[in-house]
Amino acid sequence: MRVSASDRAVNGRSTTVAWLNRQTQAQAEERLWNIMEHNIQSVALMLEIVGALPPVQRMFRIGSELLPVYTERHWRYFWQRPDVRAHCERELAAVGRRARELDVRMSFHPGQFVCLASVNPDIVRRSAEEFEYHTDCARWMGYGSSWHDQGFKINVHMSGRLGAEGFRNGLNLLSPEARNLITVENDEMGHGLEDVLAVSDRCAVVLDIHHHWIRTGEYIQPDDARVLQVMDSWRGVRPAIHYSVSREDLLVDHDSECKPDLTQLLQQGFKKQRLRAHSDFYWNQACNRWALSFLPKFDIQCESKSKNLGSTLLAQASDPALV
DNA sequence: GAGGGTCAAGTCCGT
DNA sequence: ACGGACTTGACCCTC
Repeated sequence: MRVSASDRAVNGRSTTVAWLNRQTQAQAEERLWNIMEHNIQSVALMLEIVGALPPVQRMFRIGSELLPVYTERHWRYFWQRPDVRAHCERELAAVGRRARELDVRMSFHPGQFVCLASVNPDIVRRSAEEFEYHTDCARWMGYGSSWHDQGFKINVHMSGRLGAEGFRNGLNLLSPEARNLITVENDEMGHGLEDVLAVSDRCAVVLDIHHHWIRTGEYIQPDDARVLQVMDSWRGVRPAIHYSVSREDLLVDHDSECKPDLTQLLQQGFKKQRLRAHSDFYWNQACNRWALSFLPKFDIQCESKSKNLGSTLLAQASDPALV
């Protein structure tokens, strides 16, 4: 797909360690500076776009490549430079103020390399560092001194074989601001809803209703006791669910007015691994009605591949008056 | 300009 | 043991 100039302005830019290592130091630093300026501006622009949407859609995820190679051992020094930090502090503070003015809920979703429950202590240590990078950005934007201000969150999975106990240990390595912003999401495979609820006394829980379906075949309901426990974990802040659907090209003949039956699909030979893949759009109206039943209590964060279009169409389905 | 290979990092599943 | 998925693919380089 072609990327227009206006798309480039809202999309983040990035680079690679290999590329930076091939340049002179001055060239590499210039590139990092330019990317930093571009990416912060792109968040500011996205904020204006999202801030003009109806309230149910006023949220977005900031890419983890906002400040590339922040924790990479050869290049991290760049992000410790006082002039660089002063720039981030000034520009991101303005972004945070604007988000609060426009009532836009922002999130980070660190990569799969953040594994706070890993059996390898060095990976846990580096995961905490990577998490603190996101926390630095949040702090510059004015978040972290209180519990999920404006619904802000930095969401991770409970990655690692040590599970809930390992995750608790990982939390202890984090700064107070990080602990105010971290959320943990249930997985399809590794750690399900029961596992993340085991840390809900320390950490707000993001319920991914599609992951839970893949794992259990259950269409969990908003009045379920476990869902109430998820809500409690947010301590009064409006919680969020993640919503996605299995790829439309996989279930091409499926009735869009009928929720897929996991047991039946597995019997027909569909593999969980394939069913995990997210669709481009919210093609199943029955699933949409199910997801929208959470709307009174939860923000619904859309994980369809065509994010903005998907969420707009879903919002139209919820109430045409909203959009 | 198009298209294909590359990319810092962890974990788990399927073969 | 190893490739692939996860992941809001983007970027670089070659042709």
